[in-house]
Amino acid sequence: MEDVSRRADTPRTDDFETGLGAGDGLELRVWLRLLTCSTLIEHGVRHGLHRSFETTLPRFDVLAQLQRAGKPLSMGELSRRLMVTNGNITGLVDRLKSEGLVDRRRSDGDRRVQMVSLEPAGAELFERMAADNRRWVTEMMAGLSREEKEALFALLGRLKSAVLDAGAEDGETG
Amino acid sequence: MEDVSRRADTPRTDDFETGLGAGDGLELRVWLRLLTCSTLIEHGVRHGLHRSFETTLPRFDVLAQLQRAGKPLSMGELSRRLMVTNGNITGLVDRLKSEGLVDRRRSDGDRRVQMVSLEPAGAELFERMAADNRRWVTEMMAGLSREEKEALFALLGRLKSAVLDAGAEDGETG
DNA sequence: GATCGTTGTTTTAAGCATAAAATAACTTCA
DNA sequence: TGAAGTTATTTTATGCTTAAAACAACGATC
Repeated sequence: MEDVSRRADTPRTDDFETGLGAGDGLELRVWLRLLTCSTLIEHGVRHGLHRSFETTLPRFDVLAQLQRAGKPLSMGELSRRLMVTNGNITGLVDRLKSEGLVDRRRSDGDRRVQMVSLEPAGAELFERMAADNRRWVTEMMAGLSREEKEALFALLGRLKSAVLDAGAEDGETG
Repeated sequence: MEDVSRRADTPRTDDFETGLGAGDGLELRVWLRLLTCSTLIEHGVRHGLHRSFETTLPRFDVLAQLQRAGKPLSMGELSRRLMVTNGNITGLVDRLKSEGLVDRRRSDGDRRVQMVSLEPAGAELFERMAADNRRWVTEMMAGLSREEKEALFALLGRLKSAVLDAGAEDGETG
């Protein structure tokens, strides 16, 4: 087991800003570059989780939400926080439960609701994964200065607000 | 058929920066915010493609790459540009071909290679989708000034370089 | 206290995505 | 020229994801 520097069928993450060129709208170029960055980092994290923990990003995300909340969360709450559909959470929690990382039980007050909680094994595993995750992400951004990261953080905050505002209009105006 | 303002099981895209708080590393906060923005915009685009064209983002991406290239691309080239695994492309192109949007034929020079080309129907459909896509993205970023978008574009370029550089080291140093 | 609309979750069917192994064609070089 | 290694693609097994429909429990109102 040496020199496994390139895995069998890993997608090569080269420099392709998929889709459009310089003549196109600024918004589109921002979006494509954003997507590229997001995909690149996601690949790094997913690869690390797979290699070091034999697990996946969605599973990690569920544990992260539970850890962060510090209390049990309902299926619907997980769905909202992870921004995925309800049906998705069902299978994800099924698998995590079968691995003994979370528990799921029906709420006392509302019998429709399923409350999901972190098991000790899940909390322990999450801590180890989170430490590595932080390291990977930090390394990937090592080429940026603190000022750049702060500026990026701020601008992404603005973008997030903008997108949320734009989406909110859909629901309101008839 | 009226007042279908909220679909059955669409994930609500609220304001959750999934996972960590103010005390955490700046890199992690940048990454989570980046992921949130990316997911929000992706939801908007996917929803539009589904509603207006009964199609999906990966299909759109393949057509976009072919259109942008202006020439047939091999399966492997598509895989690299879309940053997905080879096996993924196989099924995607299968479906697009069965819909008459692309063609696939074995290369003359190298009989291993499959060249994928845009069919007229694919090109026509892509133009219509691209126009709407641009509109959606522009609307989602309407809350940002031109300066903000330019600054964001530049910083994302820096981030992209940083991540690519960090990844390149893995393969080199033994 | 039955009915109507709503909310929380699961199910279903299809498609997307990965990693790893398999297949097939190419290249090299002895 | 033929064995060994490389490259392009597909296959396989598994898991993630969506949209839509189904189901089940709640809440209000009459």
